[in-house]
Amino acid sequence: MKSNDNSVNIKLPKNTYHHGDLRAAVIAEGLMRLKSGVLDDVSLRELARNVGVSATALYRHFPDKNALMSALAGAGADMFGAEQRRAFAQAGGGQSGFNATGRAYVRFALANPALFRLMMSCKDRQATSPGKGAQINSALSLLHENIAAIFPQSASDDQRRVGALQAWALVHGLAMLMLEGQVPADDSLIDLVIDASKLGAL
Amino acid sequence: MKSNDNSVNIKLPKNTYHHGDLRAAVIAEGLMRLKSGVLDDVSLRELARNVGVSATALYRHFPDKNALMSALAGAGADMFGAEQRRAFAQAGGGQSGFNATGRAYVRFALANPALFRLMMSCKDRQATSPGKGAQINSALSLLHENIAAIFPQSASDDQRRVGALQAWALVHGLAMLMLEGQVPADDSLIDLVIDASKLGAL
DNA sequence: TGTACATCAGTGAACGCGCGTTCACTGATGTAC
DNA sequence: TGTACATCAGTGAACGCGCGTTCACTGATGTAC
Repeated sequence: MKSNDNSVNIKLPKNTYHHGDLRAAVIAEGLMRLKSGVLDDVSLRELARNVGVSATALYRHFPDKNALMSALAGAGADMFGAEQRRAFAQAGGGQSGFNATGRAYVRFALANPALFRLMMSCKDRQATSPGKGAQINSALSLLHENIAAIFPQSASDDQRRVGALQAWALVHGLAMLMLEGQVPADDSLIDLVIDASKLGAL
Repeated sequence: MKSNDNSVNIKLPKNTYHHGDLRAAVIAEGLMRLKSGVLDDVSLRELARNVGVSATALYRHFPDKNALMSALAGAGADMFGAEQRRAFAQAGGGQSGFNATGRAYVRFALANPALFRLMMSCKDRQATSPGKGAQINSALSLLHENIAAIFPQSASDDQRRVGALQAWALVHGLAMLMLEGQVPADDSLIDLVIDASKLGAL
């Protein structure tokens, strides 16, 4: 498991990374590890080990572990936001685009369990390192824009706000229940729940 | 923080617990610690410390830490189930009883953040220690009973199933978003989202 | 009533572990003269 | 073109920490005769 003598390292004999590539490599490795939903105990030392570098080397690029995790959360939020926008556009916007973002929300969570949890827990720590919370919020502001476009013009701001929150809660809850294994992580079930929901059409 | 010389211990000079009370005391202490949402890193040693007993004493009552956590999850599931039933009955059953269980669901999570997470993560480990997953499931089977009673008779089994899942997801998502600090943990907001939902009345 | 013995809930020292972080260091790269 | 020097990304040993778990033990309680 911890053998670093695989083909990747054979191609690049000893130090695989130069000139600031380490940051990117560590983040890439971190995102990979965060795909495993088993545990969120991604340790700085393990990341360094997997990348083929001493643990202390990471301190050249991140002041501490917390900063590393924030960077990972930020990278996750970027991926997430991009996928949300792609899903919306690909479905042609509107109500079906909105539903598509819901499906993409759940599928992203299932594909990146630990990363998803990390991203979601970042608002808590926002005070300690501003910026990453904002990134997630920006990804989520898409939700509010979409809900605004979908609701009938007669809807009040409060109605829109509650509607957006309902949609978010439904999709977030479905994602978490599936992540936690309380509900089978079944693709067709995602479609069923989201398509059957009358949330967009209050 | 770790002084054990407070009044509680003055009243009961050295060994506070006898004859199997330790198990109950540890669980009570554990449930208290799990109310703090800060971290789920409740350690066996810390629990023993807070109860005023050596860490190894716990091994008289639990084979290992995992068993301890399972016991805590089980106790949590019992509390949760009782509160759900109380909420349903107190609101007079039916649709308004159903909505009441939804509100109680979110409020339980907010009142016991780490416990709620522990309970929800137990299905994963069900294989390693059967029984606790079942307890949670029994608490949740209430949900299915209620949804069955609420849906119109014309509804198919699939409709009922999807409806139950929607309701569960909505309420679970709202709870998690509030726990994670993504949405203000506002009592009136809980009411708004749940009462405005048309889930029960598909 | 008194003695011998088993039971069993608790103690405290010790273990090995992986962690985040610090420290003084090395050695390659680029720049100034 | 060559020498002197600063920069800076990396190394590896070492730190203190709290953890879960083991071990041999102690001392009170209850039971048998």
